[in-house]
Amino acid sequence: AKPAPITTINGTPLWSADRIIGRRTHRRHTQYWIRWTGYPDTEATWESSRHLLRDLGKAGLAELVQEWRGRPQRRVGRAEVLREVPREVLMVFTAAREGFPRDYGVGEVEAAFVGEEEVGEAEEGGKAAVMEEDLYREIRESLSPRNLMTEEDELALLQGSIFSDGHLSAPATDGTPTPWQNPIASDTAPAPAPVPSSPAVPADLLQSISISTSSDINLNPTPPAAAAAVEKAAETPTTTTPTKGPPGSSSQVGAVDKAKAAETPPPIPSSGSVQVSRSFDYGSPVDFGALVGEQEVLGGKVLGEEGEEEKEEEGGAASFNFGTPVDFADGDIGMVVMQADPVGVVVVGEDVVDGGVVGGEGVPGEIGELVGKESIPAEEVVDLVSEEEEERGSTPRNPDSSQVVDEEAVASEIEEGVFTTDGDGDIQMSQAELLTPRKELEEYDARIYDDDILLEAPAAALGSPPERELLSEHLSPEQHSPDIPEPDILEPEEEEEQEIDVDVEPPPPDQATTKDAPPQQQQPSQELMATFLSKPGIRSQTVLDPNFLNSYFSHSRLHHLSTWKSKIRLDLAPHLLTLTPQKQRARHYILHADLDSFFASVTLLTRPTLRTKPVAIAHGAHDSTGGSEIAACNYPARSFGLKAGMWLPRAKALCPELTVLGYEFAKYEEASRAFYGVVKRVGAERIHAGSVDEVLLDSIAEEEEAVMRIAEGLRGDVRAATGGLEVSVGVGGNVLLAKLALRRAKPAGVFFVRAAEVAGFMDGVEVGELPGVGPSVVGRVAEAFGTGRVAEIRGVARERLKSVLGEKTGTMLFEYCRAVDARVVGEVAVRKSLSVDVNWGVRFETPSQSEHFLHQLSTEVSTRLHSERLHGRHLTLTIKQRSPHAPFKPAKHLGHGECTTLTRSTLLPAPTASPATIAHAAVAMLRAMKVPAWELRGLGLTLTKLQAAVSAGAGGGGGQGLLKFAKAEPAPAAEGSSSKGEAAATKAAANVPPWGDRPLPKAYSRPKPASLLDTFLTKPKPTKTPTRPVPAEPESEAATPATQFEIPEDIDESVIPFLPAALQARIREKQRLAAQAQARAEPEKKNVEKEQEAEREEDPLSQPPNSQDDITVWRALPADIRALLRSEHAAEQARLSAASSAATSPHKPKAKAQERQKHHPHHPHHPHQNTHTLLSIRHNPAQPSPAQSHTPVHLLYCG
DNA sequence: ATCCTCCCCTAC
DNA sequence: TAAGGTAGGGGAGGAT
Repeated sequence: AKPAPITTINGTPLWSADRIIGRRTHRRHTQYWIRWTGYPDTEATWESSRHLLRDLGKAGLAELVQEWRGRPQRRVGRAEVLREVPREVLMVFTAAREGFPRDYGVGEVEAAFVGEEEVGEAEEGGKAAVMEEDLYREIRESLSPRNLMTEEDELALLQGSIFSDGHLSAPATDGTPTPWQNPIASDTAPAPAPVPSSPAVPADLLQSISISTSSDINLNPTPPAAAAAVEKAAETPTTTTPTKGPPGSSSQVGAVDKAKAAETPPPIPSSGSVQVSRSFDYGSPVDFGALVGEQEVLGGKVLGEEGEEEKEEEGGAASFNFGTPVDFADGDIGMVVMQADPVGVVVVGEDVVDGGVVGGEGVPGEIGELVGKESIPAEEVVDLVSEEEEERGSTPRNPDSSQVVDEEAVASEIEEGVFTTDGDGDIQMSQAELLTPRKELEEYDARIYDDDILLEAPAAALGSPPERELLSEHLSPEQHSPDIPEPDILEPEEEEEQEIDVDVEPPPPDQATTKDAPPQQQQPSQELMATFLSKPGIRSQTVLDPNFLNSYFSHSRLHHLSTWKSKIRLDLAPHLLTLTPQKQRARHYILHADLDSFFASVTLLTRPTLRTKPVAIAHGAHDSTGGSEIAACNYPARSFGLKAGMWLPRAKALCPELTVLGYEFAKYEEASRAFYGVVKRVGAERIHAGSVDEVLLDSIAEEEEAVMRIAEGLRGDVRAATGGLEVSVGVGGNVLLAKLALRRAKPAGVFFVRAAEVAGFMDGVEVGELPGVGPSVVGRVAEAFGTGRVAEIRGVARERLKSVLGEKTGTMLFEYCRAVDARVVGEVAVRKSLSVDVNWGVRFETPSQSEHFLHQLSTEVSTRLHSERLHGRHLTLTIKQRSPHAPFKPAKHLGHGECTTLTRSTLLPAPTASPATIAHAAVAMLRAMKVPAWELRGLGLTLTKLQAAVSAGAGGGGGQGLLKFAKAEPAPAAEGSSSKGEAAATKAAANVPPWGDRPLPKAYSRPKPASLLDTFLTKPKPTKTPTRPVPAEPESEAATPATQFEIPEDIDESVIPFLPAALQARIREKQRLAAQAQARAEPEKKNVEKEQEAEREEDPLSQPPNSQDDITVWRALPADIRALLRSEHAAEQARLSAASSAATSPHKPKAKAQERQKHHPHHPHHPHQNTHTLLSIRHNPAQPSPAQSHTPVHLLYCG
């Protein structure tokens, strides 16, 4: 497709890239549409960014891209948009892509055909068909940039008149035939001879022609039938009247419209707009209505009056027509291309081809390509339309040749970090949704890890079954639903397993087995499980052991990590109370301190001789064959390439002299306590406990020298307090910089990013180092922009980032690349969820075993709820189910292996902590999920919608009449921005905090719409008059955000005697503790400076943060609650001030949103807009932002 | 539009 | 033997 070279040098042809006129993502690689100097647009070709980078150099490509992005006409390039993909071809093209034979899961159907209904609801075994190859080829041909529509055709297309007589060229205003024809509807559609020797689609995948105007779907893969179908399609007028919709049920849409079309002469459809809600009518371009994902399209508006009228008339807010140009909020113009339940909108001409499958995430795709998980068919098909192929002379690729290429692709993707390994031999996709069948195969093959090969790798055991078999298995995971027998391929494996691995009789099925599993349900995998569990010593390691939970958690490093974190935060709360509120500062220095290789260092304290030798901490320390995970390793070990998370056998391979030591959890905790003891004394104004071994400190000093002194002092003090542990400290002007600096500080050092050095510092950062940027984001960034360097990503427009990564993440990355980070160190004290998960050792033979374990989990949840005096209303069950093709025995001993994770949730009738209630609901959900017990590999319970357990006596709804707590009026809705929420925000913004105008930092975490503070602010004064019992209604439940504290003002003292004794005791105890806490807090006040002491009069200790709130209520609160409230208030204030400063400071996200509003006032705001912020801007316009004073922010942003 | 569910991702 | 927990942000898409 590339034009002849403009010149040759030494026989090497040379072209000159004039400019970029388009961009797309093709097979996960960015390609640019290059217009060549001296050649017309029609000779433009797609070139991969990598090639361009190679040939043009970074600067050269950047220049082109910059020029392209800055070119205004691109933004309004409707003609360009339409030229790129002719509407009709696109439809067929899409059909071809989607018609790939495969199973469809529920709610996951992409295509419907003429006469087929309910596109979004077809279930498994949904109709699938593939276009005949020659037709396919023709379409592909027509997609070549050389075969573009004329301007007239484009206009006609826009006007909806183009299909009036069934093919595209007829209505062209100048009579000039278009260079391509509608392959479906055209009565002159050629019938190119198939090329059997080089099938465009693998023969076994190419089954039939699906384009038909009859209501009979032809799924019979016989070429004659296919040809007949094409013929028939050609004979039938494909235009419909601009009817307002189907007169019958929506399921009749296709047929009805077809009938109408047949009897109605083909006048110009005024808009080509047949409203087909939820139904597609394939095979008739005009009928091809499309639902457009609301979010995408509501971000813009439909161009053209008729389309809008149609929409109004139908009342279908989300219905737009195929081909409808859409004006997007950011100025792009796109076109509705495809929408079914799982597929989003393809915005033609813009590389955003976002959408998503149910339960999946959209990935950028080619035009016409289905996007999202499992939506990209076999790569062979993708290859068919590959531009690369066109460059090579349009030789269709057969499966074999494509395999070669695919391996290259995989290799390059591994290189680019799309794949990661997790150290234990599993290859993990950083983006599961990008997993193509071919890559799944790769992953599958990579699972051959140990001698237990028959269990590990059935493929190997069977002598490499045909790829096709595997591929088809991979293509249709849904096929292996619980009720469907295991795929054949697994059976030999299982037989082998029993023969070889088992020398005892399988145990007789226990009663539960007999009871639970009907004989016909007996599956090989169940037997396999029974056999496995009968091995000596195995059963007691699994969840079937009665003491499993205790034992498991006591050995789980991750469980300890989580537990410690919440404990530390709780313990730290009283201390935070003593910290002085932040005063306004010209400059912030954030310290991020972290103990070096914590676990390893602690252990080595008592083993000094090992310190210089490579040491790792892991389970199974004494067994060289152990397959455990390294939790930590010292720096000598790291010099061998060892890292936390690495699989132990691999580590030993890398470092044979490695010493492996076991965990000493108690010691870690002790060391952490010492560490925090020092941290509390360094004089920070704000502290955020990151984990056992990591803190963020704010506002220690204002001078660089002083900060450095403090950092070094901290290091020395920690060393002394812990008996020699090294702590590293990163210092920077904001949390981001401190965090990034910490990486450079390690080991055992301090790294200070000075304001003047920020720009250079950031240039050396990889996006993967940024907080919140993990493998998935790195992968998407690499895919979309071809780089992972912050310095280069900085050249990407904010809107581009948002379109690739989503609203929040895109904004975050944009700002982080500029060293902008508005987060402020603080504390978040309100728990929102509580969960217990087990994803190791989960092995069941029978459903009753799994249900019994759910009871144990429920009890654990209940225990933890009780310990924090919480009840929860919303229960979520999370399960892991073995992937259909995953080996029975995963790499990690008793690990979960490759799984699909499923969740189900339910709103309980009342907030509860009752194990029985929780278990009952959990069991019900588990049963409803219909996953065979022996396929389960993980179970978890999460409770949300938490609230203080003041109604503990109610016991799941009973006895409510006994409880006579005064109940708060519904506070602002916990989520979103109800009018009440706005009211609260307004109120908070309008009221000056009693301690003055000092701006307070917002919480370290992003602010939440609802908070304990909101609750307090909007709570009416307590009354002695019982209003109503604690109801279990959603509103009131939402009104009381989760907190681990009781809220005393809610308690009607007169009622306490009627409460259950246990509850009474708990309340009394709470009150006693509260009093103590208050008493404790008082003396600590004396440490503060005089000025602050004065302020203390109005401090939250004695007065509510909001002067309008009842002071008696405030004083009734225990000190810790008040600390929380103050913290919340501080967060609120910081948020308000940050938002207000955003109005004048362009580097704040909210301000950017405002600007967008200003510049595109006609565009609706993004749905995620935070109304609180908007309100607060109005009410608090002059609040300075602490973050604004961060020098680096200005430096980078302005630079 | 907004809420809710069901995910996925990230961090420690 | 090994012990892949847990909280919270965020996004997509359906229901209302």
